[in-house]
Amino acid sequence: MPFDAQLIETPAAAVFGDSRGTSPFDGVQIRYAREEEIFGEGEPAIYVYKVLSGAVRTYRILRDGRRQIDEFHFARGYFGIEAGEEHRTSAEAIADSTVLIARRISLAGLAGQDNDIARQLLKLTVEGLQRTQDHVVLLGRKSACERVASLLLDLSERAGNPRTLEVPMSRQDMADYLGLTIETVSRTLTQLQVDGMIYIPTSRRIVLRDRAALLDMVE
Amino acid sequence: MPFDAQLIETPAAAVFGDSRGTSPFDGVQIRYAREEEIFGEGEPAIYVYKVLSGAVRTYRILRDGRRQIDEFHFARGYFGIEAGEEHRTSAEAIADSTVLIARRISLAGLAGQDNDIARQLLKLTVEGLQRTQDHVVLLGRKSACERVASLLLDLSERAGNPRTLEVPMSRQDMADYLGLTIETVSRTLTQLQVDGMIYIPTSRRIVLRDRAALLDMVE
DNA sequence: CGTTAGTTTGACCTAATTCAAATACTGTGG
DNA sequence: CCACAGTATTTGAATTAGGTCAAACTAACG
Repeated sequence: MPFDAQLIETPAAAVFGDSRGTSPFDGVQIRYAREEEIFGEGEPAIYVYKVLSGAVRTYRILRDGRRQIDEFHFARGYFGIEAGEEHRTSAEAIADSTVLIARRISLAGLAGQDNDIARQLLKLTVEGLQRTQDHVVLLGRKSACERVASLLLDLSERAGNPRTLEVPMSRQDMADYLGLTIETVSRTLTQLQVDGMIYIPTSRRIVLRDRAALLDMVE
Repeated sequence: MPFDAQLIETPAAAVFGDSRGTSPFDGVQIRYAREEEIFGEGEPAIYVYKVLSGAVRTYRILRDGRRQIDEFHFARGYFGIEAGEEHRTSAEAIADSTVLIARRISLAGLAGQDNDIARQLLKLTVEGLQRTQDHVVLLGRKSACERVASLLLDLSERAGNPRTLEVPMSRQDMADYLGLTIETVSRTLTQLQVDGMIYIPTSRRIVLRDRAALLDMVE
């Protein structure tokens, strides 16, 4: 069995959460500047992370430099929870960000605990899996236009459905999340604006003028 | 919180596994014929599943019929483990298959258990997440040729690295897993054969003639 | 303000799709 | 065991969505 004693990372929700402290490293708060690396692919996974403010991207890079962004993480989101001993992705701050860091707990450590911790960790992992499954459908079967619309709606939803999105990531980040190029993302946004579905007062601010039409487009 | 009491499905490994029976429904064995549906998207997730023999696909369908296969499941693989009350994917037998079925256990049921069960379930979920993350990179950033080579190597690895693959799925299944069309899959396979990397004695049998070259291609 | 990086737009190109047809397989009934 | 019908696969030709390369524009920052 490839997974064993050290299978499980710190159960972030439990550790970060309420009153239940389990290690001297609980809840160390760290600030990262825009574009700063938080951890790199292949590094030992010593900590788990929770975004307090700002935004983080996790991604993987192919040999020749192609980048695929796995997920964007915003306030209250967890990242860096790995199965094995190493991080399988890299993580960087998209904007200046505050991140809560806790030392992971090994499975051995977990064993003696209230299994609420395992349940919390499972919940986080399952949520991540479901988001990733949606991402697979987007990348495998959606057009550029549908992909961009999906992202805009997702960003809006995660921010509490504001009509005006403050977009923290660059066009390149969007492209690398959506499996497109920066030019296609830009052209598609322009087209959505021409069609009256969105309005782009500045490149980092996007107004969803017709949410119904956008929703209709993403399925 | 969207997830709660019924968050967790039957911990399949524990229920299916060794000696630990927890419900009268443990380990019911069912045969499915080729192309038979096992469950449908949106149906209540009452059971969890383990492949004993054969092959299963889980997939999602967009409004207009586009299909994205999420994952192929072979002997010893688990599927149908969901977070919520409903299946988020559909599942069908690719070939005649035997499947072990167990009633899921709610979180409430899990709470009283040895938390080994939660750990097993977490392990399964994490493995699934990692596979799905690889799938995201494949769909987002790899060429048709790289995608096909990745699939062949993955199938081989999961079967214990045989040189000759007995491929249970159709070209259409491959296409819907790889985010390509059936024609592109076929052409790409032909090209890999022309290049000497594989040999295709029959459409459902593929010999990996140059594993190193294939590996080199997928990164 | 000028420099630099990020974004948009334009023109052209190509990988993959689409549409269409040929070929090869599978299973069934005679 | 063979012929046939139906399905799956392969191949071909034409099209296109999205990519590439290049230049113009815009905005942030020292």
